Parts: sequence; C-alpha cells; structure tokens
Amino acid sequence: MPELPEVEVTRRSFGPRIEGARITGVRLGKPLRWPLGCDAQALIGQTIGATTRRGKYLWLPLDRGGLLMHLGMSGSLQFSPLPLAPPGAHDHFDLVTSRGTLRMTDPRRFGAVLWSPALDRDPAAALLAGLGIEPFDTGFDGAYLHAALRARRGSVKTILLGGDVVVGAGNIYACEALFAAGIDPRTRGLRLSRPRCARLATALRDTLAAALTLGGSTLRDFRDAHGAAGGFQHVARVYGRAGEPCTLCGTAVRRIVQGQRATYFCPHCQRR
DNA sequence: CGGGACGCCTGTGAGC
DNA sequence: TGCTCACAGGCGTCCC
Repeated sequence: MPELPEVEVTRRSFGPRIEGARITGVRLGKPLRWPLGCDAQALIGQTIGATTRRGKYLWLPLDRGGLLMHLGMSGSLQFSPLPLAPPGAHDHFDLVTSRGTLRMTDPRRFGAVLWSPALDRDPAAALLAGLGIEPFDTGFDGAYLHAALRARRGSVKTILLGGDVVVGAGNIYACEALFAAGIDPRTRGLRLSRPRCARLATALRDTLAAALTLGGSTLRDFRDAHGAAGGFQHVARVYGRAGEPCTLCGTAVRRIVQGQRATYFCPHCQRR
C-alpha cells in the first residue's frame, strides 16, 4: 500500500497532533516484522517529539530514543483524541498518550514498529543506510539521476522500486512516473540519456506531488490517520489499467512482470 | 557490488 | 455455494 505520498499524508495527519504528548500506555498485538526492541513499559512517561519521515519510514522521537515505523504493504495508522474501539484482529500496536491514541492496523504484518536509541544509531541507522535521495530534495535532478544510473544495468522500473537511488516510489508511482516521462519501464538505467533523466526526475516529483495533493492512493484500504481516503487512484494513467486504452493515444495499456512485480505501461507513448 | 529470487502474512477476487 | 489459486501497495536477506 503505502508509498511515499501515503506515508507523508499519514505523517501530516497525526504528527502535529501527537507532538508534545506524554505516553500513558502501550499495547502490543500480534508480532510485526520485528520485535519492538525494548520493554514496552519503558516507553510510558516519555514525551513524543516532532514526527519526521525518511523514505517510507516514520520516526517518532521520544525522550530516550524513538520509534521507527513502517507501514509495509498493508499498514495504516489512525489517531483519535477519544478512546479507540477495542483492538481488532489486525490492530497490532496502540500508543496511548495524553492527547489521544495512535493505532497501527496491518493485516499482512509486513509493517514494523521498532525502538532505536537514535535515528543515526542501530537498528534505525542500518535500515536507513542504503536509502537514496529524497525526491523533493533540491539535489534530486537530471544530473543526479544520470550519474546514479550510469553504471546500472537493471531496468529503470526496477531501479526506481529499489529505493537506493531515489526513495519514495513504489509500484504505482514508479509506473505512473515512467508514463509521465514517456520512458519504457524496461529501459536499462545506463541507456537513459541526460535529458531523459531530467524528464524522469521531474515526472517523479510531479507524480508524487500530485498524489500528496490528492491524499495518496486508496486502492483498497488506505486511510490517513483520520480515516480519509486518497484520490490519486482516480487519475492513474496506467497502473491497474491493463487492456484499457491509453488516455493519450488509445493504445491498449500493457501489463508485464519485472522483478516479480506487475508493471503497467503504454507501448506507444513510452519508448526505450 | 549489482541483480535477481525468496519469503514474510493475510485477504480478496476470479475461475472452476 | 465452496474450494483452490493467483495476486496484492514493501523490503530485508540470501545466493550467484
């Protein structure tokens, strides 16, 4: 589910409201990807700072260390100043605070809540170490992308998904950005010219920005921390549209598999 | 080191 | 209706 826009939309929807709150209780459900990494009771009494995001990770700083959160494939967070309903089968983490409760729901449990002594110390540091540049960083442009792709033999779609060159694009936005840039997703990184890299950098930023404005994509169950659905799925040009006509040229959108993930593209508008 | 496959886990929809 | 199978928004790990 959650790619950069969904994670950022989630952050904005609860971060400011929980900042300054004091933790009064912690409830753990079924195991997520990793154990919490600390005694849950040790979190009680600590104050939450300003929530930040790096790639698709969220960081909630505490008085002692902080919590690194990831929504995995099916995770979402909700925040309410009022007591929440009793936890359901997929509610695996409740952070009860003086301002309200933050709850992580994640049916597939690929998500994570992990305590770390600091963002730049393990385990957080190890998880963030290989991440590429933020797409909204001013350093992310055609020159950067061109230099980063120069030695890469893999397909540009797979590279975008990898997150080690630039973070934030998952399957939806990688497909959509490549469509917007007119680039065939099978094109090898090292084959992309500097001008096409510039187009791709712009396309990725614009695609993610549009998704942010629309509150992310709700294909099935994504909601922000207040329960609001996203709207980007209504403006997607290729994702999930196999066989349907391209909105630009009418050619049937194709679905192929790259790295065991579905890729959607227009074989006419997107060129190698 | 780059690249590709695997596995984590559950829900859903299609097809029989 | 009920069953089986393919597939789903991510990513750490392992192997070549």
